[in-house]
Amino acid sequence: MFTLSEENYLKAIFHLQTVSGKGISTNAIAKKLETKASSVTDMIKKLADKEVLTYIKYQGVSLTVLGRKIALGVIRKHRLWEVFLVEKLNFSWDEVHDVAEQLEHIKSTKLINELDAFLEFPKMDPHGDPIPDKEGKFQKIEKKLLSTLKENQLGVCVGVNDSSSEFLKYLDRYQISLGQKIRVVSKESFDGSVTILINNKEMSISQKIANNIYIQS
Amino acid sequence: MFTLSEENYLKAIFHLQTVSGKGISTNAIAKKLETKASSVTDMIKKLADKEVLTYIKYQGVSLTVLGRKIALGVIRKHRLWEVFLVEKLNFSWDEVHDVAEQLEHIKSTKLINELDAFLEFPKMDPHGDPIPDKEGKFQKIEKKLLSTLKENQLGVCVGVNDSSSEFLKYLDRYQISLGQKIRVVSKESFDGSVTILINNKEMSISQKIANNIYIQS
DNA sequence: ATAAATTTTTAGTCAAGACTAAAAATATTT
DNA sequence: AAATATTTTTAGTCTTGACTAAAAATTTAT
Repeated sequence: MFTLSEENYLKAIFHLQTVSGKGISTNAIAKKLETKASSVTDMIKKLADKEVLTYIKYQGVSLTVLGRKIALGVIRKHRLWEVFLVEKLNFSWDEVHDVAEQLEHIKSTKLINELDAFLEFPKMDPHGDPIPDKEGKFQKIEKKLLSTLKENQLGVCVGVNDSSSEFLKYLDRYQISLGQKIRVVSKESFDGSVTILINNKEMSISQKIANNIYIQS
Repeated sequence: MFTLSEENYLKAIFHLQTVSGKGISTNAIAKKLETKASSVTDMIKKLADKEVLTYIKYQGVSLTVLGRKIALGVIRKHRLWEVFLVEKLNFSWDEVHDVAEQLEHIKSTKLINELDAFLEFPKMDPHGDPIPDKEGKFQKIEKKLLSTLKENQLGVCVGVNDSSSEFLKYLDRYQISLGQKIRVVSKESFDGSVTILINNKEMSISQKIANNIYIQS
């Protein structure tokens, strides 16, 4: 059995691993979990003993098959609870994260599988992220960052890279939601900002915003 | 804010207080929480500092108004989650307790109030215990132990005193559920066992069982 | 290739919450 | 009222997970 802290480490390492590919540094983990590298070293030793990750001093860590499985289990719970909160309890997509961070650590196989069935086996969470099934399998959808679209290209918003409340509220304010059609009108090479067309209205968004919206063409 | 442990102490003290009335001993708390009296003394000092209970050395403790409020908040969460598990996720009444023990510590006012609304403001949990409302108010229903009924008296099962899985499974096996009509046929003075009539079938139950079933006449 | 900068680990602390063993206070017998 | 038994508290220790400061290893720069 894994503690709340251990589960959070595994989840953080999993997320870092899907982005970077190679061994994850203690510094990167510390940054993600808002803790210190020395604390990470301690925990990593413990997790290596439990055989959920491999660790070689001064080189990063990487999850074992078991570690990946546990991380995916936590992520599955997190995302299913998010769906529950939005679909059944009137939460908006910017309110779910903190509560789901707590709910993801509840231990009960029956609970999560029944919740999955109750929600009719959703494939995506409210931010467009895929929900792993019981076996940890999930579909990877084709998507790219809005910032990579060329002028005059059209796409549909299918996800966000940042799930912070601030960012999601910004999107709400400008009517950007999952499924929303977005056309790139022009791109500014000076600051990377992008002028887009949404519901026949033109608006300009910063490069940072464009870097956090996923599009399917 | 209160930790998981602190909440469990407050809940335990609340339950002991509703039974006994007077100051609760460290030993009683230790027994209920399956810990040691010395650990209880430590925690009690901390809780007294936080002004959720009053504590005088060598005399018991008792909850302050604030402490009672917090305890009732945890109990409200526990019982609402139990209803959710039974009504929505196909749990049986003997399976809910352990999961609810975890869920009751999730912190989010919106979550619990939306859950309450989603369940249509239930007044009772699956074991017949009342659910406190937002303000901590709950109805105390008239009930007595099955063991206090006299021969030939009739009543309806409205609750249980013990919510352990073993006991509840026993009740299931003998078709004793909330709302079930029970008639006392005879009482054995030798061992306190009671012969009852359920669905036109006679059966004998031990005094211990009869002491854990609540009846409304 | 050495020096400087950065990253990572070690060593030593700390707080929360629990434990054991012993001391102190209270209750119960005789 | 003294002796005994029980309950409660204190003192000291342990584990988990985190921290700071310093040492060690690795990278980057010159």
